[in-house]
Order: sequence, then structure tokens, then C-alpha cells
Amino acid sequence: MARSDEAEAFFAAVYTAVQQIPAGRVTTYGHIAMLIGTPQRPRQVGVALKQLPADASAPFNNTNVPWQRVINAKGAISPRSQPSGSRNQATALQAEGVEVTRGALGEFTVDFAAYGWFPNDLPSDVSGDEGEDDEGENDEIRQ
DNA sequence: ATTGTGACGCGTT
DNA sequence: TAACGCGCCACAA
Repeated sequence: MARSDEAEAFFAAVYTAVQQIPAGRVTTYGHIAMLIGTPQRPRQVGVALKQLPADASAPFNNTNVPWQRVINAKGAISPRSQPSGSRNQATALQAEGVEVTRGALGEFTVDFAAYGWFPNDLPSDVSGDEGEDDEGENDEIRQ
């Protein structure tokens, strides 16, 4: 038990929230953090996903938790120490029909307007000019 | 025990 | 517009 009870609960909350993301859609670390009531720790959400066990017998593992559907607020797949990691995520998303484009820096990006999933949705506020991020998607969370 | 490192995001410079 | 600073906190060294 290397992990405190509190941390364990947080990890579980993250995994559960991520499992709500519909296939073929993506959301952000910050949004997940907000959904589980800890809007100030999007970074910890990343830690939780990073620690996701590969062991298929674990309650939460990289096969039953769609970790690939979580990207950063910039709409890009977060770069990691191991380049293969982000590339791998891009492949996983494409496999479920998500269109992934490549930036000049080799950065993989996804269009939120087309694939974003934001229950209760928040808005990207926009200051009044050219807003077109509407989406009219109403997904409800239940348990 | 301490220190450094991030799969983040937002406010300030 | 691009950098930088900071909060947060599990993990590896």
C-alpha cells in the first residue's frame, strides 16, 4: 500500500469519471478534475492515468478505463517522456473514429468542436466574437 | 527524510 | 502572443 486511502479514493474517482466518456469522444484533464469535485488538481488526474495498471485483473486497468479519451486543454495529446506514449494514444483514438491531426511540432491534436465531451458544459466563454463552439450536446451523468 | 519531476491549467508578466 | 509562476501531490531517486 504505497498509496494513502485518500489518494486511492481520488484515483478511483478519476477512473470512474473517465469511464463515463463515450467512445469516439474526448475531454480534458481539467474537466475530469472538475467532475470529481477537485478542480484544482488536473495534474493529479494525469498522474492517475499514468499509474493505470496494465494488469487486466485489476479493478481499474488500461483496458477497462478509456485513458486515451483524455487530452489537455489545448486540444492536444499531452507530450510525455516517452514519445511512443503520445503516439500510442493517437492511434488508440483513431481506432475509435476520432480524427487526430498532426501539428508542426509533431503534436497530435483533436478538434473539440467535433469530438469534445463536456457534460454540463462549460463554455469556453468566448468574449462575444465569433463563437462557434456550440455543440448542443446534452449528455447527462448518472450513477 | 529530501529533492526533483511531471499524461495540467490558469493567472500574470 | 509567448513565457513564466504557482498550486497540487504521487512517485522515483
